[in-house]
Amino acid sequence: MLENNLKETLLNVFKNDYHLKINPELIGFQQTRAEFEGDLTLVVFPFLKLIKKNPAMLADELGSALMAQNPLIKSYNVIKGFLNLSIQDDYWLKWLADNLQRTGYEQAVLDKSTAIVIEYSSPNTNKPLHLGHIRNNLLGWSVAEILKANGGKVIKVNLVNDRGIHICKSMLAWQKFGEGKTPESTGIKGDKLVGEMYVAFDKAYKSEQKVLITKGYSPEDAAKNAPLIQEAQLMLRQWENGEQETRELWETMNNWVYSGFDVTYTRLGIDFDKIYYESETYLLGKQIVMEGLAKSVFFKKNDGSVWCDLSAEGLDEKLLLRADGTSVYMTQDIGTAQLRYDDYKAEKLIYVVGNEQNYHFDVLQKILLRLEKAWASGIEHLSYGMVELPEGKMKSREGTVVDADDLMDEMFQTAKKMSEELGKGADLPHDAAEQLYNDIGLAALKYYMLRVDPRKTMMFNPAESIDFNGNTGPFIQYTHARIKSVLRKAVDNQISWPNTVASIDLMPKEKAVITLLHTWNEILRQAAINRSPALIANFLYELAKTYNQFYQDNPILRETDSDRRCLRLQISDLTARMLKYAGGLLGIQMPEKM
RNA sequence: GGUCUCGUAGCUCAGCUGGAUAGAGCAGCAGCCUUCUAAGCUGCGGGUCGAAGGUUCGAGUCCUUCCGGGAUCACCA
Repeated sequence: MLENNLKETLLNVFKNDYHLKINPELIGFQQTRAEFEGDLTLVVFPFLKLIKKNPAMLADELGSALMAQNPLIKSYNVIKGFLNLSIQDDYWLKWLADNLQRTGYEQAVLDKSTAIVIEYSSPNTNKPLHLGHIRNNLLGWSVAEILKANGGKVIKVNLVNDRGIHICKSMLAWQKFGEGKTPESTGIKGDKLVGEMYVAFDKAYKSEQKVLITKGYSPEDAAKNAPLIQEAQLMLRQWENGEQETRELWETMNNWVYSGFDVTYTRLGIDFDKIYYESETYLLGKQIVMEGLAKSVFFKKNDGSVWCDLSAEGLDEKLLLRADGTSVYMTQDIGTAQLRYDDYKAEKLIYVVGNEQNYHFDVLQKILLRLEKAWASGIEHLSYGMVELPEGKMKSREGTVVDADDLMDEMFQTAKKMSEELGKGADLPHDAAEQLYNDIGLAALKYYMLRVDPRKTMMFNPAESIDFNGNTGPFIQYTHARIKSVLRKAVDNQISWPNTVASIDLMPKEKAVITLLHTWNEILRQAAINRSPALIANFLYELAKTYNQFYQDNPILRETDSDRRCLRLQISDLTARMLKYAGGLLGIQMPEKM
């Protein structure tokens, strides 16, 4: 690697010329800013404490020593304490040709001997997927792909929350108000139908509470004593006791939901290696809690409920089993964590879950460590920010949720409309055109969601629909399609671009594209370390923009010098490949034409 | 109230473990298609990086305090 090569030379210079052993960590090269001449910049200020000289003088000495000892350096200049190094054009030309021979742009920086399990999506079966899930799904899937691209052994898992009081609410509502409706009989997507039942429950439950309050109940008592909630609680106990009728209804309704979810996942381009169901893991959770109780890690209160006291660690007491013996969220997560570890012996268990659950995961890890599960130190909560609407957080009760399917439909329609306005895609057969609109709409959505730092709360304004111009997914796709068009024309005209290294001087915009492509490995590495697809998204945008600037100013096929024409085709080819590869890590398809 | 987190242009966001004159896109204005895809390119206007201190040769970035927004501290998941 270029920077390591220069670093080594620099270390030798320090050793031989200054008799200093410098900590390699102290040496950091950065990209030279566009307004200065050079490719890489060394900031010399950190060395001034060790070598008492003025910055400009030291920079100059280092520059001339480096140039004498490393043939990669073409020239250097010094501005204040900044040493700007220019690299030989040959280096860039050779790098370009070498990389055109690769088939993929992954790298092996992670240890393949142990697995990384990453959980994302984690839906409840009582509500359809919404905008928040979209961020979660895209983020989890993309981080998994990024880790794989760095050589990691990654297992993508989903944890379906398929049991609990909330599920019973939908079931009960279906029995009472469902009129025997099924997805088949109504044509309603399964997850949507069950979601409607959940809403129906909530509505009826609220009106029951109102009636009780007029009878003199306090709001709290009304909430507890409404017949519907008591029936739902009864149903949960029946479910936990394995009562057949309840179990059958539960299974039927959950299957409706799963087939609905599958449609959404497939359309989003999301997949999993393994799906866990809480109904299959909560018993293990209970068992572990009972073991912990036996070992006095936990304690029992007078009413029979089981708790963990974390006050010594600055947290509160945490409930693990209710007085009636039913399990809570934490119980289930203890079970699934154990099962997951047993299945894969993973060194890392990454949970892609919203930052509103920071406390929960803090507690989960502490409890598992108390239980002396050493692997729990590998638990990592990839805590992403919420998606907010202009009026604030999405609230399903207030009907301010943005439904995932609806949003994808909208993106498709917008892509179709824009393409038609621009007179594009008209020559394609119907199916291919539909596919293209879908790819473009999804690219706009995915890029929009993933370009933001995962940890930050982001804003989504449905009224100002997602852009297709500027810093967007379609812009990147367009750049790819544009390059492919040029390459096709080259082939049509029997112009080839072999992986040869000509000896020519690079022009500024040619070099700008190559040096940007050259940063890919570091970008990919940082994206993995920071678990941040946003870094890939930024790279894609920079690359597309820089290429378009190059394209605007430099003829490719009309270039008469054959060596230079070949070089420009090489640059175009590698840019297209890199756009496709890096875009793939975000789940963005790169059309050949658009 | 405790803990955590965010605050950068009218809006949405970049700004890598502190480095040169803080960057994009959108929106606004003005240009560029008889030449490789104009979903593109070029230019203009728009900022006391929430505020005040501090550390440093150097702070949007680190520390402290304050102001403002959000999350959480549930026998909901």
